[in-house]
Amino acid sequence: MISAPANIVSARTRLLEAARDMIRARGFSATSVDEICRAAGVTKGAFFHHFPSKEALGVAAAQFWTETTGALFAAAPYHGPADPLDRVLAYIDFRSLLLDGDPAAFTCLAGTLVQETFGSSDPIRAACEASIFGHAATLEADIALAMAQHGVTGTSARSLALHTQAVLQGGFILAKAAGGPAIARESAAHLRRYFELLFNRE
Amino acid sequence: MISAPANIVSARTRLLEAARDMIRARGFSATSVDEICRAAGVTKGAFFHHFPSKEALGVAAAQFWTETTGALFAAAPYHGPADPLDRVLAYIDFRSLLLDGDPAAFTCLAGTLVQETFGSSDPIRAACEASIFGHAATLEADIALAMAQHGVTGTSARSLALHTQAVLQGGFILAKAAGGPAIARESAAHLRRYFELLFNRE
DNA sequence: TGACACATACCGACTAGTTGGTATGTTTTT
DNA sequence: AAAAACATACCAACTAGTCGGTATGTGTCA
Repeated sequence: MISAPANIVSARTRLLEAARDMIRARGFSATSVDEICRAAGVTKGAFFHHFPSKEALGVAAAQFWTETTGALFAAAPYHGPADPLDRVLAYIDFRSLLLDGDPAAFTCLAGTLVQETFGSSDPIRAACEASIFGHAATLEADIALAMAQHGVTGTSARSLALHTQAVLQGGFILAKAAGGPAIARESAAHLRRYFELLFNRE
Repeated sequence: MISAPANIVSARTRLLEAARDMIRARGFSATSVDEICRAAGVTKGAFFHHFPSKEALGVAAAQFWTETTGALFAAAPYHGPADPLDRVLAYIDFRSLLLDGDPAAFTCLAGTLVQETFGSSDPIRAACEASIFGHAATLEADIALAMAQHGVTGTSARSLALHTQAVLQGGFILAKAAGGPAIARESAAHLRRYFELLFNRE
């Protein structure tokens, strides 16, 4: 069983990459199937060979986003520190480092997509929920360890993990409104300070 | 010179209200001019009499949002407490109280709108920026007073005010993804705790 | 008072182009 | 040979926006 050669990207993947880039820049509704095909260098017949509908592409794009970002964060350097709280703070610093350049390049596909589709497509909404909440879940173990170690109570690791995502998603919106990532980085700094205060880290 | 009677809402206002509701539920691109007209009980000719383009309606809708929410927050009870920090905490509690029911009913028009349009329409983007940043500015005075009173340094009132907006906007996205406001309220609670810790409020 | 000029608000049929999706092929791979 | 991966041509519905026309004022001047 041999999969596609690494240097030749399949039409399906090219469509998903084009959709990912265009949806982040313009949103889902404003991105037409024809434009995605043109950007991917693929005909419409091929599009509907791989995806039964535009909605199905939306679901697949969210899942593709989950996979690619999952691999990125799994390989990221913030897992290095021995202390769990240090790992959580390193995660925030890593996310802050990514906030650079054009908002369309650093913002979250799932967050953008769910804003438009939460009321009109439950399959897309569910795929975005899985992406955001699934990523938050990867932080829970370290947060739980840090909470036990520092005796933090009054909340849960899950709640704190989801709060980090809320701060980041909100930063994306402010960055889009302001036309640059500076405010999003400030918000990430406030999130870091919250963790430092909550965990008594000087 | 007599203006329109208070009980008869003008066609222009009905269009803006319909647009506000539909954009919050489905997004800007997915909302057609025809649908807005139908919901407002107004013909297409009347629409283009009041707005030269759909983009102009987007700008007007953001400004209308700024005006109506501005009046709502100006009249809200959180300005009551004598202590500035209490007023800031009361603001967060007030925002948390609003997080109830259907996401389309409590989420921010400007945040939703700017996500889709930041790259394609600078007039709309600027109107959304003015709405979000203008609202944040109404918090700055109280935050600055509280910072001076409690000797808080290392950040600015403006930065903290914008962080509150980031947390709320991010909460909206998580609420849309999850299908309910519970997580958004938890995030608001974390924001409150951040202020309590930062200002040494037990 | 009444006639005329002008402005505002509105109507709904129409247009040029786009939309997601389909039907019917042809080529490539296994 | 057969199935998967495309390509081409096409369609009905919908898109934002236009256009000629109407109804109802409002101010001006004889």
